[in-house]
Amino acid sequence: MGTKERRTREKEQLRRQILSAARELFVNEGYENVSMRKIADKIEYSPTTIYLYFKDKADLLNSACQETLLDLLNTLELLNRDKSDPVETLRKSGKTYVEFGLKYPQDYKLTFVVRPQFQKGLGLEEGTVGERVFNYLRAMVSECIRQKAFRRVDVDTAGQVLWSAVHGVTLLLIDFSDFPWTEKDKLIDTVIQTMIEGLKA
Amino acid sequence: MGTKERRTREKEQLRRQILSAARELFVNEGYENVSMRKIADKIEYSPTTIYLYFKDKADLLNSACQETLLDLLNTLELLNRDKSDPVETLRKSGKTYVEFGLKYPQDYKLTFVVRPQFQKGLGLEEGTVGERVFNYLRAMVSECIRQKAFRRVDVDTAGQVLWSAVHGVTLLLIDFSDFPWTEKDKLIDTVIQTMIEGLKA
DNA sequence: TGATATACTTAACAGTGTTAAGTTAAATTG
DNA sequence: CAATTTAACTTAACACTGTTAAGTATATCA
Repeated sequence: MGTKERRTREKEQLRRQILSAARELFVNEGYENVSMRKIADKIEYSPTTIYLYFKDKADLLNSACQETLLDLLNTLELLNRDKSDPVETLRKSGKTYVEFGLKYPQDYKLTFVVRPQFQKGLGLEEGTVGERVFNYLRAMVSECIRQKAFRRVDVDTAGQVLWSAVHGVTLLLIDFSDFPWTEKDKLIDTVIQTMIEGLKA
Repeated sequence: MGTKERRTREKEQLRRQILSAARELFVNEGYENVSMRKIADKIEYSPTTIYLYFKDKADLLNSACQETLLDLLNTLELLNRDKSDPVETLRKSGKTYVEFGLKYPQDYKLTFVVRPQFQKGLGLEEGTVGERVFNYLRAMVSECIRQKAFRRVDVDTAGQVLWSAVHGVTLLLIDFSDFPWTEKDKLIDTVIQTMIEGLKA
């Protein structure tokens, strides 16, 4: 009597199919420019079918962003954290964060700019992926202080300061891509380096 | 024969009326949630009249953002720049920048996040208000280096680094307003302070 | 006064997110 | 196996969106 299980499996599969199509369209064409009908066309179902799997368009956005955050977290955790040099690890992580944002600019903006506008107050609560990303950052800062590489600043504040810097440079590079920036990698490195210097003893 | 002049004056007046209504609606309800019909209702004209004064909705957005940038520039220039202590001036300017963003969050996002999405590559070219804002920043950095308060970094890079930091913290505070941030003013001050420390000798 | 240009409006098009009602096919039951 | 219930999906519609083409007054000018 595996029929029921097969059904739920098929449902789950369609759900993933919808989400995957939506995510791809969001990323390539921008959230605002993607209609439910476009998504429906892509998966060859009627537009209303989507509503059997997702509450509304914002729900699709939310689910897509969760995926993005998970990607980011996985990317960060791939870094072989060198416990003996936490500052270097922090630098690499910052660089990886910015590069992730630049590699998937639409995902990044969707997650960190567009979604908060539509879903006030979501994405960083306890237990969410977003919280885990922030915890990752905090752990690194903590280690830097413990090893006295940084002066005794408040861990939370320092983490938020670092996040501000990488978030800022990521968004500027995405949004004003034709501004005559300093060479991109130099700018990113200098942002991170300057923050680190500022946090040292 | 002042009739012609009166007409152009009246036209200009209506143009300003439309822009003012649009800006207010954009700021209060968000660009996406404002329809041409809403704007038309507010000024008690038909929706199509707007198209006699502005090319399209994005043109309205653009014009509104120009006003915002001008406001920001004026606010910054109100600071009594103390030539003898350029670092302090820089700190005050950074603070003022962030506070401007937090005071008019919708304006800020409209100008620095939403508009670039709709009008790729506008707002910072030569002769624009945006360029003047950035020049203001660069002049301050330049003075810090000249007085040897900062080490000899590239002026452009340093300016962009500073901008990244204040832009980042402004957006984070706007977008994740219910995140358990460090006390707001402390966070802002620390962001700016850390950057400055990092740029010192 | 009659022609012309200006300012504005009406009506319409093709699209949007979303919902209620209807349909078809599969699973369950007697 | 036949009847019924249930699940999955679709059709049609609503109220909205930005934008355009065509039409209508009204004020200006000859």
